[in-house]
Amino acid sequence: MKKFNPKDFEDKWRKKWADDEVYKTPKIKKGDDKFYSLYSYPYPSGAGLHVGHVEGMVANDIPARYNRMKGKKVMMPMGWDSFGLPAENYAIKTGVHPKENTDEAIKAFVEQINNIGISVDWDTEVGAHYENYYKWTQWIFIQLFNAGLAYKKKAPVNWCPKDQTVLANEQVESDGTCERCGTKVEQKDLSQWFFKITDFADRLVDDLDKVDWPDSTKAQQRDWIGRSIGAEILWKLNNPESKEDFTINTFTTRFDTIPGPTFLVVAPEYKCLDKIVTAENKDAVSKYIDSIKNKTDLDRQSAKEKTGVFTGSYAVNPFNNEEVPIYVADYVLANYGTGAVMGMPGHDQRDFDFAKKFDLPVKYTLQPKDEGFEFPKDKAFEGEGYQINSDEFDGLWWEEAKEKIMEKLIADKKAIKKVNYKLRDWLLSRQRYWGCPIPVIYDPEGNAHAVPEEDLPVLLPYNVDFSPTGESPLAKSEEFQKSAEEKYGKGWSREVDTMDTFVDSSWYFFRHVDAKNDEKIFDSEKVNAWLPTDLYMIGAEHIVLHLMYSRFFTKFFFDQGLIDFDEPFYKMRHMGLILGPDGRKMSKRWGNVINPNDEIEKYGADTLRMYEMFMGPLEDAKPWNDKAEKGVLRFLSKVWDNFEKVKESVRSEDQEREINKLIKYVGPAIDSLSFNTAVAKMMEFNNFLSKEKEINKSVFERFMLVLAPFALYITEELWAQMGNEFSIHNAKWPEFDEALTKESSVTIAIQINGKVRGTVDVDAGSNEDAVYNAAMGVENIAKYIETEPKKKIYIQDRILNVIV
RNA sequence: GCCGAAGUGGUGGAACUGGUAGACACGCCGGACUCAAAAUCCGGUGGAGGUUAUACUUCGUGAGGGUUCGAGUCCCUCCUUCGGUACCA
Repeated sequence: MKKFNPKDFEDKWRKKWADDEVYKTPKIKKGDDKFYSLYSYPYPSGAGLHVGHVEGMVANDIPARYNRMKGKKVMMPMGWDSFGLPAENYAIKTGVHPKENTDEAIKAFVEQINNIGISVDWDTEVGAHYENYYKWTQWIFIQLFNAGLAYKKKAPVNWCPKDQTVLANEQVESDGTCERCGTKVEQKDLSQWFFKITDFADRLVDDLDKVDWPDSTKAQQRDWIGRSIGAEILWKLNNPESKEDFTINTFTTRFDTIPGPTFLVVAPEYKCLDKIVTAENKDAVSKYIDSIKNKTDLDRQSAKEKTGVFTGSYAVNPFNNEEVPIYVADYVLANYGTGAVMGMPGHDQRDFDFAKKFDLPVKYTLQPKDEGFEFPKDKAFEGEGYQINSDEFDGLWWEEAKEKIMEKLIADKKAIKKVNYKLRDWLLSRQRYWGCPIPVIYDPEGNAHAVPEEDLPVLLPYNVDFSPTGESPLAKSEEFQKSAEEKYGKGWSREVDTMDTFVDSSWYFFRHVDAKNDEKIFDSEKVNAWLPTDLYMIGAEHIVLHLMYSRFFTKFFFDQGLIDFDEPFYKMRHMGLILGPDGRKMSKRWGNVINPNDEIEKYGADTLRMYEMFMGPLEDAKPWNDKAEKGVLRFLSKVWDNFEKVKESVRSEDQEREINKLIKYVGPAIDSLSFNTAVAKMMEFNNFLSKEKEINKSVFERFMLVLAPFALYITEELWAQMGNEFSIHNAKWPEFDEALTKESSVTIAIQINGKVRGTVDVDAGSNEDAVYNAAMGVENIAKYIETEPKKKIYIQDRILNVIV
């Protein structure tokens, strides 16, 4: 037989699978046994599909194929996150229109995906920049607008004064300068559109209990929403220059520390700052605000050294009537809580740092009852303890004190119960060209109206000057603005901002199910039958934002009665980064980029697929190793060679046992996405076959079936050569017989005092005495047992630990 | 700063709910084949000690401590690296 060469048959099968529509999505109704395998739709970069995409897609494809063989109805869609910044920047640099380079990139992606053999049904294809897609993105905006969930307000953006353009965070260097021209970036307020995701905060927290996601992901979602249940404490302002009654509210959950604040801090943007700052301190405060106004929130919170300035006023602690000074400092943010916090340096590290810097006293409200306990001199005490300095609450455990103090202050009307969230509304306006136009028109008075639904889509004009000149590119399109006056009358104008691409990506998984529908966003019955998705693979970098926004849209659709479920992704898992051979992140800069096309050319698609699955756990970051990839090619060649030994008539108990063990292992391994170990087991099995003189045909057929989801081409080829019906990918997944998987004897480790001193082979299921007697027959074990053992611990078929 | 994750041979990694650490693969070493090389095949391979050899001893899962008959796995403290941090997607 010929040597294994994937080129001999790859094209043949690829064509046949397409011609015979092997992966066509079946029709289903709600309740059918289905499997919706979703890969987070890729950004179609001009660099082509990269090996990280291959990893994720194959990780989706293997379970899709496995479930197809198990008889489930399977959908494996594909789409493009085709609006976005890189295409626009590339266009600014080269003059090639974003639509052109995007469409080009998509063509290349489709071809590559087919070459890798991902079982995509292309009838499901969607793309953010397709007119029949972004029409419905706009439709969603209008529904949110009509529901009162889209609104405008001012918000800061990164602004480059030289380039006269808004910069993405990514375009700002770490020293706060513009990546293009090196000018210091400023913060500038613009009027922008927001979605009111905060209305959904509680459901976004609570419904995490409904889904099968990694706990760490849920933890990050919860933290992002940041729900904390506490109360606002009312502090009376004492401004030595004014008698005006004014109250400053601070939010806290830690009422146990209420006796301890030694200062109050308000954010530089605090709304009533002028009531707090005295004439004497006015200059210093405005100077300070000037000095920090171009810092981002992240900069402000991660600054090593605390900064701030005294306002001249004091606040009265409602718990004990103590007066504390009020400061302005940028480590307090205006958009979280009330924009004012109480400084409790004894028990909060940031407050401690601030107190040290400004020489403010440190007071403690709790301490452990340990003998000789001393508070640390150089940091806050963030441990647990019993109340001190807290009047009638002294001696209570802090958790109890927290509740009691809060109740008392609320009863005395000195605090108001309050739930706080870190989650902020979703800013979706972008002052860019390559995105979905926001479907809003302004009347001559400047009031915003939703574009009537029958006028959708608001088309993104093609001929637009998108070079940076200080306003949104669409503002410069006469064609775009003229169409508004023509349609809606003189003085009417169009919104010129486009949408954040996260809007596009927050609903594409619905559209896959009904990608060609021109009448409505989707057919609800179809969506209710296919969703939620059964497996969603996303990169670890999407854990917070993309998932949060998609869940928000899903809940909104549910509320609108469009769908009958309110979480989009039932089971979700992450894949890790694939690093370059040098262990660094792949990048043109390092010249360490691996192109999947080259790998297919060298070794074939099966090898590429299997190698990426074999590299290591899906969720880990792992470096590329060409030699190891070659090892997978070697494995497939050996499979090919073993085929020559297949004989119909041969019977072998050992082969029967090994194939049953393999089938038993691989199925659950696919379910748990443990592909690397599944591949290892198949290699072990094949090594076993290599030692056999002849191989039973049925055993080899079952091996091909188990291998089929991983290595599509070789299995289809050998399946056909054995005279089986096309296609192996629609064949039935093999069953295993538990009884046949059992080994008759087992090796048991014998420990003396917990140290392994030898092993014994006994019949499976032997009892403790039998194992002990066998162990006493081994010299190196027996020599440690001089007297009757104190104790024996026996775990059947595994270990015997003798304590002497 | 805050949230999350990961650290196991020369390398990628395996180890089920605590039960023989290093499966599988790469690399390396030795051998076969070859004029030679590549490819392929066979054998070996955590470190240290020890033996003619086989035994065997001992150390070992980022560091330090703890729980347990037994810890890569559980608990505490620390270190390093990576992801996210709201306009990259």
